Amino acid sequence: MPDEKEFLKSYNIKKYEQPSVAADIAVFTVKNIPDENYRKLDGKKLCLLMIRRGKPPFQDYFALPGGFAKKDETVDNTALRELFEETSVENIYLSQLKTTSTPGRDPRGWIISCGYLALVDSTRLSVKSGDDAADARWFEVGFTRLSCEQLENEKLTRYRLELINGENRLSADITEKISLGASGREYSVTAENSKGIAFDHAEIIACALTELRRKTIYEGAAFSLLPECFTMTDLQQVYETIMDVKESDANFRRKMSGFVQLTDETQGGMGHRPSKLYKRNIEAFLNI
Amino acid sequence: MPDEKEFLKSYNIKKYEQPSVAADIAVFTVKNIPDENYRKLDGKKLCLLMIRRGKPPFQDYFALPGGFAKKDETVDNTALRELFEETSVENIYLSQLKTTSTPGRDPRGWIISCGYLALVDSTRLSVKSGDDAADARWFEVGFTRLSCEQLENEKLTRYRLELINGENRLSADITEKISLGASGREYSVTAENSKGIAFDHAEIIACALTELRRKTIYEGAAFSLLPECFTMTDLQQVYETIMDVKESDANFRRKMSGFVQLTDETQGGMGHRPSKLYKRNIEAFLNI
DNA sequence: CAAATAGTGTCTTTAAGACATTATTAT
DNA sequence: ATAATAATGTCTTAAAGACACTATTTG
Repeated sequence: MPDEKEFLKSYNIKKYEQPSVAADIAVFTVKNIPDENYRKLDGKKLCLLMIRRGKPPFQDYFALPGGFAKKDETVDNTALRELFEETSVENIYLSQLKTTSTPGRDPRGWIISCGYLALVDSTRLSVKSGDDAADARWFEVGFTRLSCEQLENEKLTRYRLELINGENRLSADITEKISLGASGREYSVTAENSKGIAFDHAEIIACALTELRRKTIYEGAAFSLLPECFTMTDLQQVYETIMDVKESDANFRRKMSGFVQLTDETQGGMGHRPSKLYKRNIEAFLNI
Repeated sequence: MPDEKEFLKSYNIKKYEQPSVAADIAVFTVKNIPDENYRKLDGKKLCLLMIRRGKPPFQDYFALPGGFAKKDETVDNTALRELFEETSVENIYLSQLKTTSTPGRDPRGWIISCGYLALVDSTRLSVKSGDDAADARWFEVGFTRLSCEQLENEKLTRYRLELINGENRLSADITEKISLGASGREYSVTAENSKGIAFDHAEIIACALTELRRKTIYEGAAFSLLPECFTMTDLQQVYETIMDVKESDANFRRKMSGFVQLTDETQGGMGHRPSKLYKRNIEAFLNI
């Protein structure tokens, strides 16, 4: 195509103003919370990685890890690259959330953000990452439903987002709106009174939590937060922490039975009956 | 924050190379296909809007409608704006698909594409749109599953994408890959042998079709392709066209009974029992 | 009446939830 | 023995699928 070559030579993409594109990643992990009673099981907490900003804008606020996309890489790659720098974990689970581009969302200028959800098994995190002198910290996540208001054509659900790491307490009020117009079912999330959270990241976090819950129900995301071998109680605890519900043991085991496979190993040494270790049933996952 | 003002003044976002960002929209509608037999019902076909490119690159190929994001608008807005120009329909159903940024995907340079899924009830389309002398055309969509290969840790499903508008026949071979690594369940779509379809748009279309099917199952997307009032048979035909399956009448009605509401009106005048008209049950949709 | 679509009823299978019960371990 | 968790069993309810049947209209 000689015409095409000719055309491209004279084509100047720079004549229009261009945005910067960033990847912003909500990385979750589930950490064990030890119990003093030797007989009792550890608890579990959902945690989110946040980074203290060292310079303006939003200096000293906490932001999601992320960075600008470079030419000659995909934005997915930007996310993986930034993530590796922060957590030293490779082969991390990553999936796209929505792309946010509200004018004015970043005071530095026109910056479009691709949101990502990442899940890491906490046993794969080196002790130091997100815990050393650096400014990356794991925050315990609270995402409680406060109220639900059903109007004529829309439903408003309010949540309280709380992120806690020792002294540092971040928070925001989240409103999830489901509305039904002539054209169909619309879904939107907004954040207000964002405290200590930089940019519109509270909104992206809320979006990530909603997606994490959806993926937990429909795509077995809980398994991405566990090591290869796990007990049924581990799985149930992770499920319950993410979903913020309590399940009946018997029913939960039945519900999951198709997605797991018994191994030969067991986990004992605690003042009670030892538990069998399971791993994922690959076949089942491929056919979800 | 005087520091922040100071900082922003000296901040030059332009010192790094920047991409262009485009919205590419897969707009679907379901068209009636009349039957000569006066007694028989019309059939239905899923259709996709494509635009013939008037200049390089990919001159004379068909591409998804779309365009570049402008400063001071969201990319969602870019999509709605471009869509209105092509179809003259406002209040269209729109939702984000994935954002694609493979290097080299556009020969003009570094262009990141935000994919969108849009659904329009065909009765709201003016006769001329996509049908006049302009280069916008509605293509009948074929998306047939050819084979499914299950390997150790991955499953490959192959589809044939065919787009037909009279003389114009576009096609591509689609491979959907679900793989299960240590980190979790990954999903990807690729297109090969793309014939007559510009850029990587075959891939975006495949992605849109998969999302449309998911939304049809879980979010009642079929209703966005129907007018406010519809018969149960309309709904079932749309469902079957999208999903490429055949449902049993009785079971389908039962399955949908919670999502619809009977109206007083009926639709008669065809050599058989007249059918009742339904509309969506708003309450049910808000609580999906 | 015949052709065609509209709409209902019943039986079976499968999954989800409530709740009670038994099993095994370290101290 | 006891405290604690692990694991199974049973009954009920709700949804999904198979399939046979009845109802209504126009030419």
